[in-house]
Amino acid sequence: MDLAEKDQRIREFKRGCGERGERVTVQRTVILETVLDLDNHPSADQICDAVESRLPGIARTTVYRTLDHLARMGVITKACHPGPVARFDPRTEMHHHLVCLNCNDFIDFEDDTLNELTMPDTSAFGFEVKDYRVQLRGICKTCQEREKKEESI
Amino acid sequence: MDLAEKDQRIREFKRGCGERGERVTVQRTVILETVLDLDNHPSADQICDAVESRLPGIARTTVYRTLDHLARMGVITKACHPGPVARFDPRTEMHHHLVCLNCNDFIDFEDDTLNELTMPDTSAFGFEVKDYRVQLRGICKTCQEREKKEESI
DNA sequence: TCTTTAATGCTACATATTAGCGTTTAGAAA
DNA sequence: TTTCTAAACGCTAATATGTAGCATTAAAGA
Repeated sequence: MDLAEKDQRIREFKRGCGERGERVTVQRTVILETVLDLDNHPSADQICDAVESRLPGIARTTVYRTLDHLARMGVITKACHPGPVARFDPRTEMHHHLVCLNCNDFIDFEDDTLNELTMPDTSAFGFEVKDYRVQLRGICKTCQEREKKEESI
Repeated sequence: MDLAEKDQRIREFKRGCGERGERVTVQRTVILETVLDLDNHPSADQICDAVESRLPGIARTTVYRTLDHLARMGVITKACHPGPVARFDPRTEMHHHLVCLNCNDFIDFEDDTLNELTMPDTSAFGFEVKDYRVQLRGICKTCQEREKKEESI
């Protein structure tokens, strides 16, 4: 993510903390910066590793707690995916995903048409929709190639 | 799920096993039946509990392995959601989800318009799309009510 | 019925996440 | 700036959750 946007997001985070009477700590700030530098929907574990190199000795628990906190604030998001490990996404703006049904990997996907769906009525559920994501489910390139190889054996 | 559909799905499973040279075992069949009887996107753990009562002494490992197997066959699906635990979905046909950004719960949602999106071109990724799901992200009724209560304190 | 080997169940392990609690420190107040 | 206080941190330990390896069992074709 470019510097200007990072800065913007960090400011947003600090403002959010202020509004909620929560504290801006070194740990929180560094963790946020780290997530913003990662892509490919890092897991908490991957984020821990990356943070550790910037803030040696940071407690794992803190990273978990903070990620959850940032997600609740909406400064980052939790990614929706089929795997067994929570993954995070620095991107908060509208975008979509290709989800591989074989290896569970998922890839960012941009499409203007998908960005402009008219939202259906969810009032029957008392559910307040904020935004949406489309997941295109299928088989990724790597898995297709592996399947072909296995067939040819 | 009604009996006719369950039967249909179990037949589909047996056929699938035959085609792939895999075995139809009591465990697999009961696990599938169990998942088809559950809704609300059960976790492996919840499925274990439910299966245990039908097939006492079944190994946890078997349930995990079988769920993965069934998902790979496409007889059930893995649900895409923001939580840290794998969850499964007996439903394989097109439908969508309301995802609560606060409590991570997700709710089935039907909408004809959402069912008829034209799929964008994913060939640049070498990705073969099979179907898609739309996730409407927001705040569920329960969480809205809790927020209101907390504000009024 | 016999045979083969995929699938199960067991044990142990690896990974992921959360809880409880004493200590530190951000940020408001003096 | 210093003081104060509770929010946040770090530690430890516990709890899920998911997987690997291997001996045993049983599905399904001969």
